[in-house]
Amino acid sequence: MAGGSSQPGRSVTSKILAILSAFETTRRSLNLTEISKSADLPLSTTHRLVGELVDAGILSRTGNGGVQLGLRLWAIAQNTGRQLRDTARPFVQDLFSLTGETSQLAIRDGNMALYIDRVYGTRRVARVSRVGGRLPLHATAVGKAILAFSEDWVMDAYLAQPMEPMTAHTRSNPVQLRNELNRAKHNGYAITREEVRLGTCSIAVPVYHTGRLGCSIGLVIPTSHAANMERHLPVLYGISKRIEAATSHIPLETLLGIISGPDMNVPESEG
Amino acid sequence: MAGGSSQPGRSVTSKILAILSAFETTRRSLNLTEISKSADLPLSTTHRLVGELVDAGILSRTGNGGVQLGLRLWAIAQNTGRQLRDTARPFVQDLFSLTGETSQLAIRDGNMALYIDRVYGTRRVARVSRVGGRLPLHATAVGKAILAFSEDWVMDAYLAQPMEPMTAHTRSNPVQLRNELNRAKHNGYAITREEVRLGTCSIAVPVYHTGRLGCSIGLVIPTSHAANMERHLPVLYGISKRIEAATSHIPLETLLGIISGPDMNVPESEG
DNA sequence: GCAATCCCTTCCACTCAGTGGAAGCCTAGT
DNA sequence: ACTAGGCTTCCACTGAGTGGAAGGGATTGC
Repeated sequence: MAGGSSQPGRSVTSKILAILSAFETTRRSLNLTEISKSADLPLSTTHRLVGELVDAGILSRTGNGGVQLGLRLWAIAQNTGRQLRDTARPFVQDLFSLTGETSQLAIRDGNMALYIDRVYGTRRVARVSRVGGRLPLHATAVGKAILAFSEDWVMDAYLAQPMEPMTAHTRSNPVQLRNELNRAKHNGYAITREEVRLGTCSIAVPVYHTGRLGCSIGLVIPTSHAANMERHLPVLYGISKRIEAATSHIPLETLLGIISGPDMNVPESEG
Repeated sequence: MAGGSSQPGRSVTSKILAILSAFETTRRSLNLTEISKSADLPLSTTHRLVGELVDAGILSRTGNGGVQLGLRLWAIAQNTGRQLRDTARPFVQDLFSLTGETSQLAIRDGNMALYIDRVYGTRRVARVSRVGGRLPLHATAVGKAILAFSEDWVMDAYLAQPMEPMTAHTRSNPVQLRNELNRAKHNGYAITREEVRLGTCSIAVPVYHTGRLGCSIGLVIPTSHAANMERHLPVLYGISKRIEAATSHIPLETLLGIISGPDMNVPESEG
C-alpha cells in the first residue's frame, strides 16, 4: 500500500468501529478532521470510510460540513433489547405518573449501569443519566440495587476493583460500600444522596426474572423534597412486581440482548 | 484471494452493512447460515466478520448459538436525533395521559413515515408501527399529515410514484389521495380509518418548526371507539404547539439528524 | 450403531481492495 | 495577495481480506 505501511493489525471493521465510537460520547456533529483524530486514522482513510458510511445511511452529513450518526443506524439499533423496552415502558410510565418523579430502568453492562429507559416531565431538570448512557454501579441507586441483589460474585468482583467518586458524597470505600449494600439487601431497596451529582437523590428496587436479578427501577428526586423518599417504596415494589410478571415468559437473554463488551465475566463453573 | 474470485466491487463496509441489515426486519436472533444467506456472503467470510462485530459489541451471541444486535450498537445509536426525542418525549407522554390512546411521533424518511416515539398503555393491543419502524406515508395518519403540510413538491413527488394498499381501505389512487390530502390541509388534521390494519383508526396533526413542517403527532384508536376521533383535536393541537415551542430554538437539522438514504430529493433550486 | 444432515470453525494460497502520503482545491480570514 | 485549515483526489504498493475446501461436533432418523 502507499508507503507500504498501512498501520498493520487493524482490520477495516475495527476502523469502522473507531469512527462510530467517535460519536459515542458527543452529541455534536463532527468534521472529518475531528473524526480522523478521534479514531486515530489517516485523513484520507477517514474520508473514504466516512463517505461509504454516509452512503449507507449509517452516518449523515449536516449542512455545515459536519457528520453525525444517521437515522438508518438508529432504526436498525432499535431492534436491540426491544422486548424488554417495549414490555417495560408502560410500567415505567406508570411509575412516573404515580410518583411525579423522573423514573428509570437500568441493567448491568459490565461495571456500569446502562440506562434502558427513562420517563420524565417537561420541567427542566439537570440530567446526568440518559437513555443509552452509563454510570458507575456504585454511585447510582439503580446501580446499587443491581449490586445488592445480584449473585454474590458480582458484588465481590465489583468491590475488588477501584471506584471513582463522582461527588464528595460518593461511597468509594469498598468496606463502607459493602456494608451499605448489605443493608440495602436486607431492606429490599437502595438509595443515594447526592452521590452522582449535588442536588439530586435517588431510590431504587430490584426487578427479578426467574428468581435472579433482571434489572432495576428507580426514581431521581431533587434533594429539596427527598426527605422521605421511602414513601415511594410501595409504588416501586408494585411496579417491580408487574414488570416481573410481564416479562417472566421471555428468556432473560432475549430480554437483555446479552451484556456486551469487557465484562466482569461469569465464572466458568457456576458460582 | 482463494479461488481468485472474491466477489469484486464489494467493500468491507458494504459487507458489514449487509450483515447489520439482516437484523433490520427481524427481532429474532439469527444463526450464521441465516446471516450469510441474508447478506449474500460466503459462510467463512460471514463467520469472520460476525466474529469481529461480536468482539466489538456491535453484535452479541445468544446462548443457543444465535447472534443478535449488541447493546453497544444500541447505546451508540441512542445519540442519533436525541434532541428531538428527548425534547418531545414528555409531550408525547402528556398526549397519552390526556387521551388514553396510543400516541406517536413520526418524521418523514424518504417515502416513509419513520416512528420516532410512541407511548402506549399496558393493555395489549395489536401493534403495527413501532419505534424505529417505517410505514408508507399514504396509509397512516401521521404520514398523511406529513404529506399534507409539507412543501408542495413533497406531495407532488409522492403522488407520482406507485402506492401499495395495505388493507382494502387504503387510499392508493393518486387523484383520490390528493383530494383527501387537500381536505386535510384545509381542515388542519389528517385521519385514517382501517387503512393500515383492520380494527384501528388514527388521527394526526402537523408540528411546525420555523414555519415548515417538522414532524407530526397522532393517536391510534381502536375502531370500536373511533366514532368521534375529532374530540381529541384540541389536545393534539395543544401538544403540537408545545412541541413547536420547545424545539423552536434547535436547528431543524440537528433535530432530525437529517433524513437518510434514498430520498425524494430536495430539488436543486428552491421549489 | 451408523449414516445423513446441519451448522460452525479452521486453514491457507492468492490477489485485489484498501491504503495513506502527497499534492491539489476551495473557502475564509487577515 | 498571502496564510491557514479543512476537504478531496490521485496512485503505486502490498498485506489484509478472501472464500473454497476440508474438518468437527451435535442432532436426527432409521
